Amino acid sequence: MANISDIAKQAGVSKSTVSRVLNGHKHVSKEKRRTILDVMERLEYSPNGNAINLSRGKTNTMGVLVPRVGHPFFHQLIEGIGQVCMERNHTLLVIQTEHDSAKEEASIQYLRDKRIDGLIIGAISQPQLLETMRTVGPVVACEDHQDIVPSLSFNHGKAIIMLLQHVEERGAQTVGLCLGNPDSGVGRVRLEAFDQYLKTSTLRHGIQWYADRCYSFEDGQALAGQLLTIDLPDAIIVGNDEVAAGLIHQFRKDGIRVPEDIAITGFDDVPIARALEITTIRQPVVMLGRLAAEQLLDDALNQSESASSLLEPSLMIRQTT
Amino acid sequence: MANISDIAKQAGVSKSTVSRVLNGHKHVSKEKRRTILDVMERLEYSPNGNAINLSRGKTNTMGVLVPRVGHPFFHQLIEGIGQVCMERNHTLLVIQTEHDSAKEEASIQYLRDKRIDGLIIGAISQPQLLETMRTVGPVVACEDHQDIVPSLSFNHGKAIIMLLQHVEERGAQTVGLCLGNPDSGVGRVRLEAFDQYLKTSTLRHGIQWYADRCYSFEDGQALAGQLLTIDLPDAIIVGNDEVAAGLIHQFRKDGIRVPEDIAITGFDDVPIARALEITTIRQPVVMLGRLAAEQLLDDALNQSESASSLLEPSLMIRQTT
DNA sequence: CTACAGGCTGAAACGCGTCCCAGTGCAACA
DNA sequence: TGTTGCACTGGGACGCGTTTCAGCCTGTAG
Repeated sequence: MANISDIAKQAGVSKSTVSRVLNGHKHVSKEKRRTILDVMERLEYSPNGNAINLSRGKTNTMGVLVPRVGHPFFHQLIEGIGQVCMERNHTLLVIQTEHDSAKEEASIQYLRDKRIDGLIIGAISQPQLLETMRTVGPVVACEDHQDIVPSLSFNHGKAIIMLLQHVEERGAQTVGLCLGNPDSGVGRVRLEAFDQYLKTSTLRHGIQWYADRCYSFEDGQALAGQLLTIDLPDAIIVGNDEVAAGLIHQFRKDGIRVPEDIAITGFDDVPIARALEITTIRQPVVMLGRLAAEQLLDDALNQSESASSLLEPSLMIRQTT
Repeated sequence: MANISDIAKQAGVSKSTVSRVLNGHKHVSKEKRRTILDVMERLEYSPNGNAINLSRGKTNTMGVLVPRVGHPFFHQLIEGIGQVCMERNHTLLVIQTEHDSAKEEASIQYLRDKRIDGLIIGAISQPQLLETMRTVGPVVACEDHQDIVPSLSFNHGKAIIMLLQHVEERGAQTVGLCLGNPDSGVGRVRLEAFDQYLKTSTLRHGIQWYADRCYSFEDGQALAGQLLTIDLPDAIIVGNDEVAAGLIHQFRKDGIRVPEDIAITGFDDVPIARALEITTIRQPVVMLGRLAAEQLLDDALNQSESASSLLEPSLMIRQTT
């Protein structure tokens, strides 16, 4: 395949001039430009991206670190990031850790490595890595790690409180909690808000009504099975709509009425929540992805330190509470 | 930041030797290896990925071309591909076209460009581009384009026939069809199978019962609104569970009974189909992603031409038919 | 008719590893 | 002791653009 020197030779000019044409610099006579363009076309020339990356010291690529692409939160996030990448002529490298901490560490390598210009953290189970990441390149987290790296996230603590207030107003006296990864930033914030709220309220919680590492519809169904063997709480706060849906689905199959016997809330307001009329927290995740990507690009461009912020959640009251 | 020459200089050896250590080649004395490793650590050396890519002429990165990451089919596909990438030490570049044909064309550039070693086509609306892509680098399609590029896909035609047979057996005499992108490979195969089946059957279809470019729950809801203004068919085949869910949800809100008044089928068997007990086609999409990625890697490695194949769908009969 | 400005162009260094080839040195074998 | 062979090492070309700097040329102002 032809390279820039071939083009230069054939066109009777130097590499510099070809490069100028390639990058739309001025100071190239129209005849030479014409000739060079012709030769390029004839030889089906295409510049080597890796050479450009090496030479320029950047790749116009951003990375995103997620545990799993299939999770509704993360694929929405990726969609938003992808939109911005497309608009701003960047590409998107997806690093799926599957909660493997070695992979999380390895992802730092891409940054150090110069294979990506910046990294968006969808979720991370080892926040201590953030410190290192930040020193290596531009990073934006979509969890709340404000003290360490620029973060853009939903106010998960507030969301939990809104849900608890809501179920309490509806008369619940006991409440359960079901989370995803309790070690993630989100998990910890949610747990803390939950504990905090209970201290100032008459709502009661018990360890038998706590579950975590629930990610899917099936996990929700399984949890329903477990809960059925004990006394149900009046309400349960579930960290993910799909899990909530599985729970509701299985409960109803087993003759438990929702919300009469147990109120259930979800998180994210994905289609399944609308289909089952699940009371949930709406979080414009695609937008979060967009904002994070934009912030990352602006940072990288301007070298400016960016502010962190918390996006406000909204409560969607439907039929399961 | 330190580069390989700095390391070589500090360690009192040549770049070659450092490179050997870097790549785990033998024929390096343990003392030198030791010294080099020490220097690397001291200088916090990290090899420049772009230099490696340029030098080796490959990037250990595969691209995946999808219209939208948020679509259930595509995010499952990406998840599977991502798993394989992780296992085999590759990275995954996501190209989200949003059905923009210019973007589809541009994606060829990444391949030609050497920024990716191979490309997986999730869906493409301009199949004529495949011809070019194939000449540029390894490609595997997850739609049926067997005649042009290696393809791995579900037998969508057969799936449509299974659904039509099923609703016919349940007594339907008229049937509607709702697709996503009618120009995609999948869309065309489905449409053709649908038309073909109707020719040999007493099932009737009418243009008023056809819709396309429906992708989301909301699109399904909107479609329900439209259908309500005309006579309903006995059954409708919907190309996507989320759309089917929206349709069912809206119909039920408006007092239309499913399946009594209208039978509805979906596609993909995602959680929402289980939640609403939608009769659908199960397609192990994550597995498809894995297979496609593995095939691509094996191709790229062995330069071998790979076979295409059609994966068998299975019909999940539930409550909406 | 100078002089200076500004447009145009090329040489060469640079970014950074990889890898082939040509040794060097020492040990084992004849 | 001479030969063969293998472990180890370095030199330098190569992959391919980008960019800086110097220099040439032409037009215009003085």
